[in-house]
Amino acid sequence: MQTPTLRDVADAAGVHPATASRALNPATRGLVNAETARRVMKVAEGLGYRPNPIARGLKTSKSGTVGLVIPDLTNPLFPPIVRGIEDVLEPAGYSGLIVNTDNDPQRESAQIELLRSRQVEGLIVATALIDHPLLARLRREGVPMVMVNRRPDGVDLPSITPDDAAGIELAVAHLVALGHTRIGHLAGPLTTSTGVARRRAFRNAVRDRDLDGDPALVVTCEHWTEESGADALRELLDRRPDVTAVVAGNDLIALGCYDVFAERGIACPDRISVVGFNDMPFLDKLAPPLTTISVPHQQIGAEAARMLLDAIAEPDRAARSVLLPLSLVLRGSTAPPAMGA
Amino acid sequence: MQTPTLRDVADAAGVHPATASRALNPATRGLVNAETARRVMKVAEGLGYRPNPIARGLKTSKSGTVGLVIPDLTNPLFPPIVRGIEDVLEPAGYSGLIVNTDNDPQRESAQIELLRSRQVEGLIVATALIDHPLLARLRREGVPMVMVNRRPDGVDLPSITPDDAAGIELAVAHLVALGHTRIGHLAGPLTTSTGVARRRAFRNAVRDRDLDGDPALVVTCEHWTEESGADALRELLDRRPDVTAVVAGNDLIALGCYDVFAERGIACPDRISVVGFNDMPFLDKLAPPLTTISVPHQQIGAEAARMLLDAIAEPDRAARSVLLPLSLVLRGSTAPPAMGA
DNA sequence: TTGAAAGCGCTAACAC
DNA sequence: GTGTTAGCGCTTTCAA
Repeated sequence: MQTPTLRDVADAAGVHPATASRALNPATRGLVNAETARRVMKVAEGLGYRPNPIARGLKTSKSGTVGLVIPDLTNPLFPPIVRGIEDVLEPAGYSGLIVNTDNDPQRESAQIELLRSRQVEGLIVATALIDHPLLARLRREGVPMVMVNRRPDGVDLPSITPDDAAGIELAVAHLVALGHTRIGHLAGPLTTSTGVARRRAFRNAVRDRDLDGDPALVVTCEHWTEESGADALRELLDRRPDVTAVVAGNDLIALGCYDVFAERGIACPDRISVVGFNDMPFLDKLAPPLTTISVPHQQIGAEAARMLLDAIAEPDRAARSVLLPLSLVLRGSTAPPAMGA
Repeated sequence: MQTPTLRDVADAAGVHPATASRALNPATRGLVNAETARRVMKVAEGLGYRPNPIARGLKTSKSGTVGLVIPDLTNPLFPPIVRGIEDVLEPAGYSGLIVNTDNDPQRESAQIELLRSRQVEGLIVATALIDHPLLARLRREGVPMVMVNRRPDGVDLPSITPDDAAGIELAVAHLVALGHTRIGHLAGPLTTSTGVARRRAFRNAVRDRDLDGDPALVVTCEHWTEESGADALRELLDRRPDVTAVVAGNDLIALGCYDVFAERGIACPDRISVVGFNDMPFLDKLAPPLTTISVPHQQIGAEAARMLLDAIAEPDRAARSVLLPLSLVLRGSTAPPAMGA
């Protein structure tokens, strides 16, 4: 036996399919005799009827799906975000279609095309490319969209991001409280809004506190990876061997620092302190456990999904942007500077 | 302007929609005059026509989607599997719909219902619940399905799993080569096929090598978590303080051991060696870096997707099960037993 | 309150 | 080789 259709239910209940449709849909149930409605619902239940959202979608041009555009699910940053998104989407009757772009603009366009052809009702975009004509086009075409982890540059789009500036403030304040004055920053790639924002915040924090503002103390990484982080730290150490603390652009970059520490026999935190950013899983198991800025990823995802659902419901509502507060997670990779350092 | 439909293309090309359909579909393009086909395609291109898979699906009753049932995307085990799946699905024109079950049977049923109502053409199931009437029902209803990371118990279903027995063999052989004879095992929950398989493999390995076969050396964890792993190790140490090496059911359990080492001041690997299982990311940054069994997760996902696509194409093909070979990743958490231990 | 009829966008017989 | 017709399963006018 095939899975029953609305017709089957209608026939079995002795009503017209249209009536069955009305009875089964909570929104239109009021239009139908309560008694009839009850009967139809019972029959549907008995037959194991499940509405076919494809057919419904064809009629209503609503697919009940939204697209999630992320760089790479394998990056530990994203699973909690996706989870947060799904947790909100599901009760709302929506499903998420995930695509990975690997931060390749071509792939990104292609994937977004794919999602659009699949009739997604909106997009949650978490890729980090800072500039994108595609964005403007989607915007113009009226595709509901929200950005995650990045501020839309120039385009008026809702976004939900961690408060990068506040996070960096937290990190610098902590190091200063420990007594550091020569603090370096390993910035993320400046092609990403996050990299830019954190670097700016770092510079401001240093300036506000009259710390050593030598530009040599800020090194920019090519990628958000351990390798880039390691390269950057090597460069920093070559330029300013007297640096006593480092604010890493994110945890991966901080992890790269650990490699350099091992390679050069540098004691952390005795000789150099490090602060990460994001609080990926298992950082507490490192030696030393990494002090870092904790970002509520799952909450970010949930909030993004809520905003997208809002945008779908009310396309004309003004774009609202949310900055989520962060916190410092104190662990073992930070300590007062070595005496005489 | 709305997104153009097949009709628009047909009108613009001066042909009937059916002809346009044939011209646009590579499979039926042969039925149409090459010249006409070219013209239609050009017009479609020019108009930015994208076929609507919902409408197509309604007609062909193919949704182009498959369901991915996983416990929790947030568990580092799954992202690479999902990525592997997506990488195979996408070029085949399929998309994956992910649901998280949190290993809650109720939620699992509900989520599978959801997927079915979304007309998925098949299911990739990676949840670990060992016994499930649902499975048999789906099987009966002819839903193409493949299991990942678990062997279907009793049901004749394709599955793709790491070769758990071989992995445990590798771990035990390594420890024995180092000189260990009193080796403990912290087994995963016996409600999971993986937990059972690894425990059995451990016992076999111990028996085959005439090692200490004291049942007290095997402790079962309640969950695949750090906490459970820590609890289990404490129990093991209480029962057999002379144990010199531990094979953990997976990396998370091994991580729990690290906590106990810290808590009790036990030197690893000097006093106790540990081997993990899975090779999650960043294990090389631990102190000591964790020796573990590497599982090709992404490959598992890719293989699973390929098998599902096959099953969808040829529903009657016999279920094939694949065991993927594993390898030992030697790092710092294993060493010869302390002298006199 | 319910039924009839049309149609969402596409494809598959079947005819020409 | 191409057009005609019908219909996938559902919702939504419109009329009764």
